[in-house]
Amino acid sequence: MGANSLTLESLEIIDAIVRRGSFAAAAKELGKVPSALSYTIGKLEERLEITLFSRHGRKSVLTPAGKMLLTEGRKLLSARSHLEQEVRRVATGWETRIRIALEAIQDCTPLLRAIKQFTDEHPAIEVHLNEEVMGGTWESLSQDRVDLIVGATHPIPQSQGIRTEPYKRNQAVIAVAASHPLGQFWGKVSRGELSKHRQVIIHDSSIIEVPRSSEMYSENRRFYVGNMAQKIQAQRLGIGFGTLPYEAIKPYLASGEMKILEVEGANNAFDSLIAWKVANQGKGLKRLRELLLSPEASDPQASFSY
Amino acid sequence: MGANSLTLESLEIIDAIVRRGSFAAAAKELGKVPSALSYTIGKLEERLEITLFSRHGRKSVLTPAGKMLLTEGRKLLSARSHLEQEVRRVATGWETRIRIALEAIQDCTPLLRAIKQFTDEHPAIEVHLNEEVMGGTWESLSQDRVDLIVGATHPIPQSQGIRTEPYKRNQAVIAVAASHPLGQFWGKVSRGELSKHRQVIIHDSSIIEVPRSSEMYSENRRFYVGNMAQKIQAQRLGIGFGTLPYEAIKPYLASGEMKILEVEGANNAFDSLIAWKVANQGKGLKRLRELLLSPEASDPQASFSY
DNA sequence: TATTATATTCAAATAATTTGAATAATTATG
DNA sequence: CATAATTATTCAAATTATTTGAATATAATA
Repeated sequence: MGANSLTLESLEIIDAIVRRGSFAAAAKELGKVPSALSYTIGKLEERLEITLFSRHGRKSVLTPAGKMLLTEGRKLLSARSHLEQEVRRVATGWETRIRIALEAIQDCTPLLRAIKQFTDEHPAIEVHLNEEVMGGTWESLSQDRVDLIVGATHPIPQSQGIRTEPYKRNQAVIAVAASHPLGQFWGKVSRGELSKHRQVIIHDSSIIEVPRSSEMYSENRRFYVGNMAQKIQAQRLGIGFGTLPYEAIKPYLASGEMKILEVEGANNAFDSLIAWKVANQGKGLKRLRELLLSPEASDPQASFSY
Repeated sequence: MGANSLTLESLEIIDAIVRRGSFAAAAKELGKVPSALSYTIGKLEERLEITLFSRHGRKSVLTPAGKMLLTEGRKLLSARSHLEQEVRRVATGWETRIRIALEAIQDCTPLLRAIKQFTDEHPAIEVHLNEEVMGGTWESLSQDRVDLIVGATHPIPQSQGIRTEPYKRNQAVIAVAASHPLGQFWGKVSRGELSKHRQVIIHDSSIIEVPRSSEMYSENRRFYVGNMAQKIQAQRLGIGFGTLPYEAIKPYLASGEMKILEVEGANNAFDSLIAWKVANQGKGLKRLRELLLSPEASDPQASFSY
């Protein structure tokens, strides 16, 4: 039973096999030949004295031990690539990759404009952009899944080592399709009336943290969508009501397709933030923040888009 | 700049070099020859495009990047050996984590006593305990969110692969605060009378399955609470009536703060169960069940608590 | 200054991995 | 139900990676 026989390469192989569903497909992905994978897995199983795949003929399925090795091993793999990144950053001062999460309520064009400028300046730096929602946005930062979050909303989670900077003022409104029953109301709509109708909600991408559903009108039926673009279209089609960024639905308001509902305590403007970890001293991150907060980035000429 | 060129072996080598103070000494420790270490380090530096050791003649010292690689890399190394160890435990039938849901009506002390014994025997196994209610308890098991449910009540959902074992006999009573209007009745209380008052209900933690509200007196107003402790306090304060475990409110009955209502078809004793998945053959789970059902665990000395 | 210990380089030796063909087992397909 | 198509494994051969030990250079030590 050899100690420390588990290599990262064998973890990569197990990961690929499970992701692709077969040794053959994994081999193709890894630029190898299936027998090479058999060899590596066989060797690992032999040295660990543990069966990782239970072979049912040509179909191999992970044993419980294998399953556990994979889930934990994936963390090890991502820790490795994260460490490589950090080492490069310490060595050069510049990161090789910057990961950004954009809060779903935000227009992506100002950010994309800043990224465009940034990638022109630094062609060697990879930029990853993802959309996150509510708690998920903050969580992605605190769990180090991203380096910068853009357009996140209050409350700021009281987590050590997070720095914030104001980003922009947002205007959120509760809106429905003009054809929706709620669209027939004149004047104020009570919350009681709202609760009779279906609410469209973006599924909070947060996995572990406390739910921070800021806009839950309890009791009523809900419809969950995956991102803001879907939410807007769902509401435009009259599936339900919900809070939307004013800027995003302006065209539909102008065309009369959608209507703003007057609800007490809603439709307020609020401030959004950008945030990052103090520990992250990357020059690329710093430059990107500058570009993002510079006046040119927030040029309001173009149309709203996700 | 090859990605993922950092191997655990090279980390072991760097670690040994720094611990031993020289390539030569490290080579001796690792059963290799110094030039082999030079080769590995050289290759890593080349693929990372980063100098890890700054060579001052025959003395090599870590660069800042190298230092950071070592401190973080050591964590990777220990994570690897920890993972290997855990995989071995799983392979031999011992799980690394056992998740338990306790039905809210149950006193938690017998379970905690069993868990205490269990964690003493198996310090490496993590135990997670949650309180669930009604359908939520069964659901957490059938959805594999927990490995064992304790004190669940009939009916047993007809789901394949669930094994049960009798746990204990419970006595549930409908009770109110002595100051509550219903507390003024003498003798039997009709269901019609009950329905004029507010009922305190623990919010069913079930998400998808059919509501199994075994105790719904329709029509009447309700007050929802999150757990049994809140429910008892709510009823003690006279907010409403509801079914409570007899053992839990004994002190309040004795002090005259609360009163049992005589309602036809209510206040019965019933049997509760523990349940798990047949597929789950974990040795830890088996042992925990033994401890839980052994006579010592159900020692009725201590007071009731949640 | 001479001595000793050390890291590196290099060609040769060795070990590890990869390959491709053969085989056996299984699933998909007509 | 038989046939074709996939698939994982095994094995010997080929290839690649690593290790070795000698040669060399460098710096610390006596």
